[in-house]
Amino acid sequence: MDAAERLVESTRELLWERGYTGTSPKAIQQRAGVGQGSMYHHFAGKPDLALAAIRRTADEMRAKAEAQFSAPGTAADRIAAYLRREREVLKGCPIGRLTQDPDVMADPVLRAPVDETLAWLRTRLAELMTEGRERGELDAALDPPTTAATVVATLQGGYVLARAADSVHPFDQAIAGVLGLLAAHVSAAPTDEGPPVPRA
Amino acid sequence: MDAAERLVESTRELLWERGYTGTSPKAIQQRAGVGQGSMYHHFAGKPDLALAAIRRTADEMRAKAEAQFSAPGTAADRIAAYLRREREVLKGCPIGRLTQDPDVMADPVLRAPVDETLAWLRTRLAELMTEGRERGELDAALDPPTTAATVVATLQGGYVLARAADSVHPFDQAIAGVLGLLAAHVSAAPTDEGPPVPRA
DNA sequence: GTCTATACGCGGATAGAC
DNA sequence: GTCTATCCGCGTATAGAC
Repeated sequence: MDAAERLVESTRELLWERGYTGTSPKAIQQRAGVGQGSMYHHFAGKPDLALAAIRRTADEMRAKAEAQFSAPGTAADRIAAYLRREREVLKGCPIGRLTQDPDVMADPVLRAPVDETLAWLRTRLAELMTEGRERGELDAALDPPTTAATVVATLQGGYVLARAADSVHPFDQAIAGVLGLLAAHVSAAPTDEGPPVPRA
Repeated sequence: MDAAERLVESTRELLWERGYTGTSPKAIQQRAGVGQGSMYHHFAGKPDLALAAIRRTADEMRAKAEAQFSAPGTAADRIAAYLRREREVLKGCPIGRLTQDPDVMADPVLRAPVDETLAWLRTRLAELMTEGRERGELDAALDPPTTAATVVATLQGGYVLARAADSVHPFDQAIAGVLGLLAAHVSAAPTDEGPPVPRA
């Protein structure tokens, strides 16, 4: 791995752990094992490096989500699988956390990938829900755009609760809670299981 | 208002706007219109001042929430009223945002009020739901602890989505979404309205 | 491409005068 | 109680040698 690559990876880690304001060029260089001069040769400065790091993290996050969304199964199954996917809960969402960084939000270039990623997630979930409704897998009373926003918000808020409590438990509860609420809108017809059971 | 008071208020504002790492003693002093010496006379340093600010914000937040929770009306009404209450959405949650501040989370003293506030909120909402179930206002299938976590997470995550989009719209959608999901569990019996209508 | 040197203001405080 | 002076290291680069 060359210097530029190590710099981007170190920046990604530090942005996740400490945010933009809390991350200094010096810390990035040290973690990457790269000198001052080298960093400024490859990147114009902290914002430039942060942009590369944020873009990569955003791309990765979309790819991981899309893998769940385009898997086989009913819409409800895929949404549930996405919600239950393994996550580094206590570290929080590497994209969502940037939302609290005033210097990131103040810079349209840095903000764009954050905005786009979260907007894409909502859109994609709403599409899945619409698809599920059309196939009769989901109750017609379920409103895709608002419900999709709720699902993404539950994830983002779940991270907040987990970090506050220093425990994954509230995150798991929040997920179990939405899944329970959504279950009331899943048509039991196509499956041969019993009625939905209340989950922990 | 004396110097100590102005310092605490300025700190509250800055913690909300810029977080702990992004807030310097100098910035606090300038906003408060107070000199260096005065600040260090009244407070031991940045963490001490932050503690006073965080505690006050936490107390205020609980008081505002409790005002909704203990109002007259059914449990569902009070939960809905709490969710729909006016908020400075684009500024985010002054308590929830601290969750992203590594220096706050690393200090047990600073972290405690954040943890307690969010834990209290979940507990209180779960109590309301239990009460509603016992009175037959809410469906017995609704699980109070997990659903309460979902409700708080939706709020916290709604702030994240709104800040990312620089628009209150996704926040409003997320709230509308949970309210829609919860509506399926509200017993229609005691009211004389028609069946729940899908909301925007 | 990478290193070392240099710069200048800020972050976060302490000391002592008034 | 509040002010001014002083401190030291960090944040965020730029310059120029190798």
